[in-house]
Amino acid sequence: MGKDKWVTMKDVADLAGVGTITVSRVLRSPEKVSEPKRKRVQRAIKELGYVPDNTAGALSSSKSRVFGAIVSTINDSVFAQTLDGLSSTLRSAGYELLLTSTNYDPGVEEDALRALLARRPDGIVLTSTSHSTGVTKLLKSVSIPVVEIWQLPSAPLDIAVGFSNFQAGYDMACHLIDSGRRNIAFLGGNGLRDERGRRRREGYTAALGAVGMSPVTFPNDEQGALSGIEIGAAFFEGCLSANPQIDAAMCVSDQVAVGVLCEARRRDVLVPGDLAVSGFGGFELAMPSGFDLTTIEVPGKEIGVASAKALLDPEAARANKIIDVGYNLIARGTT
Amino acid sequence: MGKDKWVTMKDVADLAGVGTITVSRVLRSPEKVSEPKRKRVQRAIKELGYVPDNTAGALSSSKSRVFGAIVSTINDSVFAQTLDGLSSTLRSAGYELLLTSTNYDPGVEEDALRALLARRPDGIVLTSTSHSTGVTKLLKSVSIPVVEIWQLPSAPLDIAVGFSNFQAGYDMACHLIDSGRRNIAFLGGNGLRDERGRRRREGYTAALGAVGMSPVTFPNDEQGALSGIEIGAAFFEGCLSANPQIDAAMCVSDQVAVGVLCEARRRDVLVPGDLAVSGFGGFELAMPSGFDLTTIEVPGKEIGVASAKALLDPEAARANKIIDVGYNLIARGTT
DNA sequence: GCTTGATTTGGTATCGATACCAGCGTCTAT
DNA sequence: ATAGACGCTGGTATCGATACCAAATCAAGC
Repeated sequence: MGKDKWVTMKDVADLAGVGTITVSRVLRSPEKVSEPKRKRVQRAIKELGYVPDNTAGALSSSKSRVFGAIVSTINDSVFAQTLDGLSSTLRSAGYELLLTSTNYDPGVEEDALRALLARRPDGIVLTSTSHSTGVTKLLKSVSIPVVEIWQLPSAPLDIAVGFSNFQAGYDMACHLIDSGRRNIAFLGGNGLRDERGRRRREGYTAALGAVGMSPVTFPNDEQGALSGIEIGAAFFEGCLSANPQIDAAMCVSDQVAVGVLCEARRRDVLVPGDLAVSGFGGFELAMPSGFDLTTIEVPGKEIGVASAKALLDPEAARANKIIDVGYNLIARGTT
Repeated sequence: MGKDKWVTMKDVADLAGVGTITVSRVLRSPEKVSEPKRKRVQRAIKELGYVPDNTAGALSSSKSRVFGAIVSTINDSVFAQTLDGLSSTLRSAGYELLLTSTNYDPGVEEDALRALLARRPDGIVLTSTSHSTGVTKLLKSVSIPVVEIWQLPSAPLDIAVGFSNFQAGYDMACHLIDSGRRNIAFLGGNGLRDERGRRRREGYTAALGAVGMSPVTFPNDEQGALSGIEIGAAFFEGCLSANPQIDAAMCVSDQVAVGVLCEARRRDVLVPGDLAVSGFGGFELAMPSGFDLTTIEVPGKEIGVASAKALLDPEAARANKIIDVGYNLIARGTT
C-alpha cells in the first residue's frame, strides 16, 4: 500500500533550501514570504507531494481548525440540509467538521461531547437545547464558541441559531382556526425524545387555549416506535374513527402529514373538505407538484450557514447571541 | 467563558502521585496498571475534570483515531443512513468521523481529500468510484485503509462495500418485463454527476436488450436541475402525452416515482392499470402505509456499519476486497 | 536467603508543526 | 557615513501525549 512515511515540512525545507518556518509561513501567511522563496517552496511542496500535518500544527498553535457537531440524528432531511450548509461553509474557510450523532439518546451526549473535546475543536455545534448538568458544566468550562441550533433556547449557553418551534406551532394552529376548523388534533411530537416536536405541540395547545378551544386527545397518542408515515396512517384507527368530529390534523412533520394523506385517499376522506392537514419542515414532497401540502418551511441550510459564520466569528455573533432565522408558513391545497 | 487552560496529563499525574505514562496507560490499556494506582488516577481525572488531548496523542503514536469520509451529498436519506451507521459504529469503538461533502462536484474531491489527509486519519471512506488521477495518486501513496462505498467498482483501490447498481437496474427491468410491460421508460439518472443512477439506467438498457426490447426515449430527458419529484411530474408533459404507448415508468429513485404517482392521480392515470411505476431506495414513503411502491430496498445503514468494520479491521476486510451487501426488490402495489 | 522471571512503573526522547525572539540585509532620514 | 526602522529569515523551545527502554517491585522456586 505505498510508502509508510509521510513527507515532513523539514523535507520540503531542505529541498527548497530554506528553514522549516519559512515553509510554514508559505502555507499559513504567504504574504510574509518573499516572492522567489515562496515560489521555490511551492515547487518543492508539489514535487514531494507534501501534505501538512495539522495535528502537529494544532498542538503547537492550539488551533485545531476543526469544529465539532453533535446532532440528534443525521437521518432527517432537515438536519442533513443544516449539516450541508455547515460543512460547506466551514470547508471553504479551511476548517473541517467532526460529526457525532446521539440518535436522540440524551445519555450519550456527554460521552460524545467528551470525545469531541478531546480533539480540541475550535468550536462546537449542538442540536439539543436541554442538556444534562455534566454537559452544561463541560461547555461552560471551555473557552470556545458553542452554538445551539434549531430550537432557540430562552437562555443560550453562548450563541443560538434557529427559530421558535413554539411560535411555529402557534402560528399553524392559528392558520387552521382562521380557516374555520374547530376540532383540531395534533399528531406526533409526544415522544420524550423529540423536544422540538413537543414545543410545536405546546404552541398548538396555547393557540387553541387563546380562543377558548381545547386540544383533541385520543387514545392512540403514543407512537414512539412508529415511523412518521405510520403515525399518520395509525391516526385513522386510533382517532378519527372514534372522534369523527375532528376536522383538522395538524402534524408534527411533513412525514406524518403524508402518512395521513395517503391513508385519507385510501379511505375516501376528502382533503381539505372533510379534513384539513398540515405538516412541518417544507420538504420536497410538500411542494405543489407533490402533495401540495400546507406546511412550515424551515431554512435548514441557512441555519447551517449562519452557525458556521457564528463559529468563524464568535465575537460578532455574540453581539446579539440569538440569531432567529425564522420560518415560512406556506398555505397550500390541504387546508 | 471559563478558564483558558486545559488540564494536562501531568496535572493528573502529579495529583495522583504517579508518572504521566501511568495516566496514559489508565486511559489506553487499564489492565496494565495495578488496581490501587488505577483507582487513584481515575479519581484524579474526575476531580480535575481532565479531558485528554487526542491531537497530542495522535502526534506521538501516529494513530489519530479519526476516520475521514467524503460523500457526494449529506442531503439524501440513503446516504444519511449510511453515515448514521458509520458514525455510530465508529464512535462505539472510540473513533470519530470527519465529514466532508463534495455536493456532486468532482472538482472539489481532491481538495477535500488533501484537507482530510492533513488530519492524518486512520482510514478513509469515499462514495464516488471514478476519481481524478490526482485523487487516485494520493490514495495510493497512503498506507491507510480506503473504503469505497455504495457503487461497487470493478477494480477497487483497496476495499469496497456496496452493491451493483447495474444489477439492480437490470433486475427491476426484468420484473417489469415479467409482469407484462412492453414499453418501459426510464426516468432520471441521466445527469453526468449521478454515476450510480446512470448505472441503474445501464442495467435497464441491458435487460431490455436481452429480450429484444429497446429503451423508450423521450425529448424531456434532461432534467439536471429539477428535484426528484419534479422530474416525476415533468415526465407526463415530456413523455407520456407524446408517447401514450408507454406502460411502465421505471424511476431512478423513490422520489421521482412519488412525483410520477402524485401527478398520475391528478391526471386520473390508473396505477398499475395504465402505468406501472417502480422506484429505488426503499425509503419510508414506499411502504404499504405510504405509496405501496414497488422499489429496490438498499441496506444503507448496513453499508455504513460494514464500512466501519472494514476500517477497523482492514486486514480481515481485504481478504475479499469487495463486500456486496446486496439489495431487495420489493414488489408492491404499483406494478 | 538468593536468584529468576514476570509484572509494574517512570525517565527521557520523540512525533511535526508553530511561537518567540534574534539576526541579517536593505532602505530611508539625518 | 551612520543610526534607526522595517521586512525577511532561521534557530530553538514548546505544545501534550506515547514509545522505548531501563529500573524497581514482587512472587515463586531452589
